[in-house]
Amino acid sequence: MRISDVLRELHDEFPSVSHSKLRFLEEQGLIEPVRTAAGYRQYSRADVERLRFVLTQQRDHYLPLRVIRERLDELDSGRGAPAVPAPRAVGAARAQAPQGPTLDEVAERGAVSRELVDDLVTAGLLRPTSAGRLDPRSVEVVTLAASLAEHGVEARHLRSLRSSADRHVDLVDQIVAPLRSQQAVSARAHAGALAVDLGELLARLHTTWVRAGVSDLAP
Amino acid sequence: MRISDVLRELHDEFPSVSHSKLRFLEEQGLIEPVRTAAGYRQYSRADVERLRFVLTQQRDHYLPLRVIRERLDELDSGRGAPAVPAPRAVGAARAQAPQGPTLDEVAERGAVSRELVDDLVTAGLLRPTSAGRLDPRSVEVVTLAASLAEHGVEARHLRSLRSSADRHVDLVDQIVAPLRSQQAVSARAHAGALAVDLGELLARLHTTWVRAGVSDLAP
DNA sequence: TTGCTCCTCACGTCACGTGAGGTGGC
DNA sequence: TTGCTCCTCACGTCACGTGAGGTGGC
Repeated sequence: MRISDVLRELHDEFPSVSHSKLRFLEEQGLIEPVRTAAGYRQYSRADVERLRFVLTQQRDHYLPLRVIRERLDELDSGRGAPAVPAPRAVGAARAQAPQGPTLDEVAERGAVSRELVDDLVTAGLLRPTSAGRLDPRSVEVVTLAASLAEHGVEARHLRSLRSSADRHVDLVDQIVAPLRSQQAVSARAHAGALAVDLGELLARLHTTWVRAGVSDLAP
Repeated sequence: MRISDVLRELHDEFPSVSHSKLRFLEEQGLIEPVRTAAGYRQYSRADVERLRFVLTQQRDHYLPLRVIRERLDELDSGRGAPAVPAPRAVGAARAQAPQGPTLDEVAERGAVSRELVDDLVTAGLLRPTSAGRLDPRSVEVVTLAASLAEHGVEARHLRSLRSSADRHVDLVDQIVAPLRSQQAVSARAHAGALAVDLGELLARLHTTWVRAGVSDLAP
């Protein structure tokens, strides 16, 4: 894959990734794609998985690159579990891109057990398609669920969280519905952007209330 | 007030504020405290309100400092509404610090109408103490609610958001309760830190689900 | 041949943090 | 007198972004 292919594939899950960011990660020694005779970067499947690992650690755990590099080094030297998967058949990988990850892939990328993923599916917290594919954000869901599980929060505890999130999405849906049903393409595009903005505002309001509530728990 | 007093007062609402950050904001021309003969910075009430404005804009609207400075300049030159309040009696201000802001102060700092604040109180979304004081985070709540109101989301729509946040705080409460009831001071301190961490994880999980949901609304 | 993609290298930027070395206030 | 707080100034850091100027691929 060339650099633009990588950017396209990662864009859904990591919208902020850029050409200069990939170059920077390379300069910092986090990835090392091979080069063509002319100097073009050629990313393998394994490189893309490695990038996904780096970007996930940044986003979900706010780790600085220095720490992420150390973890990668440990994994490379075989002292840890192989959380960064080996390259797989290119054919299967190509078919997967537009469909979202499988349950196994989510477990792998989130470095969690397959059992946890199954538990989350059983509890209705992850919802695979009939083809067994999940939303790309499921990786974030499983890493957060794993952290919560360490403190004794189980999947069943999280059901009310999921259903309240569903209700808030419904609220957004009702508000943008009139726009979405219009015929003009611009109106429908605006409906999409508005939905994202409203969702963000609702999520932040919820976050603010939770923060205020928990800080009152232990003054 | 000296610099350490300012840091102490702002710490609850903005935990990440530091000495070097205040110096940096001064260097960038966002505030200009007067100096004592010996060169010590002396912050007035107006300076602290101005800082609160800057930090709120950063946190709630992700604005870069350059843009915040331009807004402040506009306000200073009187071309906009005086969103940065004039200095008030020091006596009243000193009494307010440990108690949280009043309804009027929240309206002022959030640059929203007093009517909106009253609506939020009526709907049970803001809960003043018997002394009429609110949580410092209420400023963030009202600015978010104002943005939502612009898109037709009213206070009554937000009730389920508030009650679901309450339930998630209850969940955290149940989990840390055993720790909090212990006698050792270290266990109680740990309970507080754990509550904050768990709240953060729950809030991020909720945010992830809302984001995934709204992005499905308009593909 | 012609866009388009990709390359390097140098420099810029944004928001601070760190530490040395020194002075002020109670 | 003695900690403690505060000061400046220079430099470092983290994670990129922005061009200029040039080459490769279909």
